[in-house]
Amino acid sequence: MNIKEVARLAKVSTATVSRTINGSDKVTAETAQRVRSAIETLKFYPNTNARALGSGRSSLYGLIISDITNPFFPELVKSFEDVAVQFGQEVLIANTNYDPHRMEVCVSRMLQRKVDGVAIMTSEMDEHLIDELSSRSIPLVFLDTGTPQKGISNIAIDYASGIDAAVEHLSALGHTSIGFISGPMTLTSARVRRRAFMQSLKRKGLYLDRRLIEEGNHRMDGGHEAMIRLLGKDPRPTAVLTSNDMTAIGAIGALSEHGLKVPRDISMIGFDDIELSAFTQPALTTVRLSRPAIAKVAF
Amino acid sequence: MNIKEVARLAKVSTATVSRTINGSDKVTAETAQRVRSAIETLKFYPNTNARALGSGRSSLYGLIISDITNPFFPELVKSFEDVAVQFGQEVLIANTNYDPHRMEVCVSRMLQRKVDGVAIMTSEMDEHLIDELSSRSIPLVFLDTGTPQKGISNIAIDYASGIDAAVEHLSALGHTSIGFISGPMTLTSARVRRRAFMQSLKRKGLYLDRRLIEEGNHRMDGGHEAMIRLLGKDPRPTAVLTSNDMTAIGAIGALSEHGLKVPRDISMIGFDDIELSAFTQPALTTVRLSRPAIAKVAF
DNA sequence: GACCACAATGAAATCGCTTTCACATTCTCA
DNA sequence: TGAGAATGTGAAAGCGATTTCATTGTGGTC
Repeated sequence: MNIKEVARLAKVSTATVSRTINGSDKVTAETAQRVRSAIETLKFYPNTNARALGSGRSSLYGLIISDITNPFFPELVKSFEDVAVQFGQEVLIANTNYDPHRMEVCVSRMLQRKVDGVAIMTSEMDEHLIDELSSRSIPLVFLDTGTPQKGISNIAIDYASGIDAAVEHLSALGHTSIGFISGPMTLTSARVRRRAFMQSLKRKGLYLDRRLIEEGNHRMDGGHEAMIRLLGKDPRPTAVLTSNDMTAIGAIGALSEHGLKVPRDISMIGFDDIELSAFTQPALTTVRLSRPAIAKVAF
Repeated sequence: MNIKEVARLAKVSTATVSRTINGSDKVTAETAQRVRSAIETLKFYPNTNARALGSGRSSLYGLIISDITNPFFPELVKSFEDVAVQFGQEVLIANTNYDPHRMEVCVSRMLQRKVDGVAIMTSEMDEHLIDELSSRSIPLVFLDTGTPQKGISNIAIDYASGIDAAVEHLSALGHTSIGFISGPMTLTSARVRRRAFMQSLKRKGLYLDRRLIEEGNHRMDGGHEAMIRLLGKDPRPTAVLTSNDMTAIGAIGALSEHGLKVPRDISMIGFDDIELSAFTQPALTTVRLSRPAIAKVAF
């Protein structure tokens, strides 16, 4: 089953079939109709490989993420795919599993499939692999890493206003001693969030006690341990902001082990608004980082 | 950059380059080495589309799931991909979003990309779309739906032994009045789990009170409402088993609204072991349904 | 009525690889 | 030593689309 058979049945040339499929305006409505019904009859599906080969365009976009089981990503993937489908394009998803070698595999997959562009949503990134892509002039977009230049975009997230809102919220509840559990300091975005927190306190005229800032790792265990360290401080913070939701969930676990309750004993605000947040008891307060919006901008 | 340039640099024919890439044994080690270093020098990546077109094999396997944001799936996707990568194959992921129309789009994507096989991991399935695939003799594998026949496999899950273990566990704790919140009765797998529960009670010699079986929908809200109905029963169950974890999480939410605690007031056991289970306070007891194992078998 | 511009269509080249088949070597064994 | 088998390599024909360029037919203009 190929375009030739369709052409034969519709009594036209393969060129006309191709034009019809691609919605060219140089085909009579009548002819197009005949072709379309032939396609229908034969249940013909054009071969994407041949299409890409012939046209040079793959209509495929790469989406590189760290790990699909990291709750931050599924919604991002879904939104990205939704936008792509809307534009008649497709998405090639690649997990790096936080592994530099796998990252290499991912990039080579993108190259082999001749993607029309790549969105790199991981936090870690290898310079030379980027070159591999950009030297072939494949458009690239990063999430909060990498520096914009010709053919390379960077989505910069306004963490500050979200964190401001969180601090404002806590401050309105009467908290003056607010702790912060950051992400790993090796991560640009984690550093940005931390700084945003500090500046926010200043702007609100709240005292910034650096001892109440602990480093986590953006995972549950890091939040757990950091919270235990915070509990040892004197005075103890009455509210804690975390760099992401997983950290907050870990921290809440630590609190509950110490017989402390949220928000009775300590207030807690997360960041990201992953779907999980709804599953903690009570539901975690969190700053929404709209993944559909990120996906849309990236696409 | 294509195979011809590699051939020229290595001073061989394109056929030999192709053979080298595909690891044919009909190439001298020496020649192969020359070709490989030419590939290296030119940073050549073979065009997958041309490969698939020429050989007729895409090395691509389709994985159709309902919704990547449904916590059951990410781990399945990841495992499937891991196995595929191990075998040098690739995975094309498609979300149906529980939407029959999107399902159609998914199938047509699979067809257009000439996948070598499709794993359908959704619970709902359209007969005629299946035909579209199987009539082109594309190997299919289902997860607990569909009937095995030539070219079509079905992974049947042994829910019974897991549910047996759960009932055993509760019974050992002294529970005799055990409730069950099922999935939607329209779903084969939900019906199977429900029946397994009833048979398990019988085998254990426990009294089966049908009023303690409520129907949910495999989502949080269904679990929530079903639990509220169970709480209205007299006598109230002292333990509840649910058809999946999301249901259990919803049920726990309902309990906590009524000032009841798990496991102090009511014991609860979920099913699936999604990663979320670890996030409830306390961690949800659940029956593990190994997604890596499913992925492996499916592949 | 002749000429031209334009619209619709078809023939054939092309995309980059795989694979068949033919060919030239080299090896094996009587 | 020579015939035949085995081995490594190359030329060229696909694979199934797209796209360029040529061709045909149509209507409009003077």
